[in-house]
Amino acid sequence: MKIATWNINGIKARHDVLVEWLKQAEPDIVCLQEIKSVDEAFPGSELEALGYNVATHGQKGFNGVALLSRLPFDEVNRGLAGDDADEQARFIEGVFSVDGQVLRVVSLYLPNGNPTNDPRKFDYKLAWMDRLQAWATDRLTLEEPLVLAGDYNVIPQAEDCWDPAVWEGDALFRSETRSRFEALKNLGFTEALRSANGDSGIYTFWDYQAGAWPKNHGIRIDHLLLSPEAAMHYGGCAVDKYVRDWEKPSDHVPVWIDYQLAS
DNA sequence: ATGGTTGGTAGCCAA
Repeated sequence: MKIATWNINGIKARHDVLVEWLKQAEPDIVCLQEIKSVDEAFPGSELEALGYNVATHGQKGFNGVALLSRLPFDEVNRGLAGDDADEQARFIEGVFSVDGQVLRVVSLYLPNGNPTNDPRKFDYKLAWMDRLQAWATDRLTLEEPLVLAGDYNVIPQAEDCWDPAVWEGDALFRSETRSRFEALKNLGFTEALRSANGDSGIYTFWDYQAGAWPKNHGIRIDHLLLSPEAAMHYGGCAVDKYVRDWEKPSDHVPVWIDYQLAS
């Protein structure tokens, strides 16, 4: 079973590319970020015709996350706990039944955090990561398969970008950001892509600007974290880099894991 | 090279 994550940078602009990739890649569960759409404007019925159940947590203009799944949803939870005043749509959890076992999959869009001198940006990002840490700590007590997938806006290590000097001081690479991501992993998560590909030159995002894609000036910021129970099903990970060469691409590409079933 | 491009919006802001 294929579980994928992809920041599509706008469902309206990415509709055709998304449908084409779904047909080619045939993922079973897809975590989408930056749908930049309200729930009513999301092309749910069309994606349902392709065989997917659809759950969205949308917002006008910015942010917005969604889950597509060939499995029916047993439950959907929208929004990250810990701040009732937070109106940004960045978190959706789907609960599924697989082989008689619970499987939880989260699509998250972690705040960018720039500029770092703006507390509404950087402090919000760090607070969001602290809330995620608390939520994950609580969820892990269930001892269930849990996949935390999405655009983390975190460059975990220097090897995860073309030129670390360029990212010095950036919210994606600041020590406060990286230490929080490390703390999250240290709860017991397995980071899928790193374990599959080693330690350098694997990117998931290339900026539209300054010829970043043809020069391969990328960063690795889209991650899938697996709980110990999910890691037992882990069968590999891949980056669908070819999609970045399509017409009207997102600046991110899909990343997916092979989630092996017991049978 | 302190630039550059894209998406959603009609606020140029967010990335």
